[in-house]
Amino acid sequence: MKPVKEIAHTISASGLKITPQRIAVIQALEKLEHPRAEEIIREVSEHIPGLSPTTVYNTLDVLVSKKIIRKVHTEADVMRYDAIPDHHHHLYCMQSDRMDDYFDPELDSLLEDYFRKKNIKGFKLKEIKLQLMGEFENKERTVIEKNA
Amino acid sequence: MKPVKEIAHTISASGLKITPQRIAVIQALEKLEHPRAEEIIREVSEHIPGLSPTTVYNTLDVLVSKKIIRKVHTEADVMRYDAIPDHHHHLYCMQSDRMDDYFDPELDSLLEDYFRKKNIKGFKLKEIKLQLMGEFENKERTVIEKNA
DNA sequence: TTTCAACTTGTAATCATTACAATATAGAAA
DNA sequence: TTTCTATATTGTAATGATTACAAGTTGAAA
Repeated sequence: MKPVKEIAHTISASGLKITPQRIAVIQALEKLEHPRAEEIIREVSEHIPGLSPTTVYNTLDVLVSKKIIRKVHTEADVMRYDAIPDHHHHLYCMQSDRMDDYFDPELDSLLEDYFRKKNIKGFKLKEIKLQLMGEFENKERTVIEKNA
Repeated sequence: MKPVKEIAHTISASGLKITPQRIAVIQALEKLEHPRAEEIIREVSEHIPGLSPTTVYNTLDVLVSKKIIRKVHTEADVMRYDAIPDHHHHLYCMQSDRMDDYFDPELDSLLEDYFRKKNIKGFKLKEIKLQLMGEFENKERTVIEKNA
């Protein structure tokens, strides 16, 4: 896990104040796998008793707006968050709602080349996101139950 | 727009009963561009007075489960629906929340080739969805043609 | 250390979606 | 065509994630 000092620096560099809540939220984002807000609230509450859900929602919004974290979308309708701002894609399984990050620079440059040649009429492309749908072959990662 | 007869046949072929509500929902899906449920409700209500929102939600769920339509996800948190079940991708502008369909068989086979060679460990890939993020250069909706 | 904008908190509101129970209807069977 | 019943629709009320708001607290600049 990233040292607190580094997290604090990231927060500060975006012109935000460093607060225990913000640090804890970012740590939770790193610890958990694409958590939904509710999971983050649960996790952070263990470190900061009396934490308000509102704070977590606010914090997530602020961090997203500063591009420190990202929102991710799955087929399940709840929002999820992602600590990793580097360019990556997602492996997603509809059955289990499990999602893993997928890094593939080779694929990225392939796509960049493709779209450099092939212009889309009337559209200025800025970012390519892939969602790779399928099934995971082992159960290793704990599946988060919808209404557990 | 597709003739009612064809729509009715599609519904029936999935073992569902043909109802005015279901036909109207599918027609609305074809008329509107990636509408959210609320837009569908508004549109269908004009043809079927006294329509219950619940019916639309139910109908959408059923049609999705029968793969007659699809759910689509955008950065805005509301669910959207898509009448076109053929494989396609999406052009999406975060500022305006506008979304267009994007067909590109050449790209699809490029990606298929790529992933045929490159196996993802522990993951059985079934479908690739691209979300192309960027900006539309004009306000009128462009119909994306085969080789745009 | 003081000061104050920025941050957090808690309650209440919102709003898309869902549960449920009563009623109506499509379409198979007679 | 009429009957019958599983399937659909409806309306109301509930849910649950998220947001608004107002009051209190705190990080950090001076």
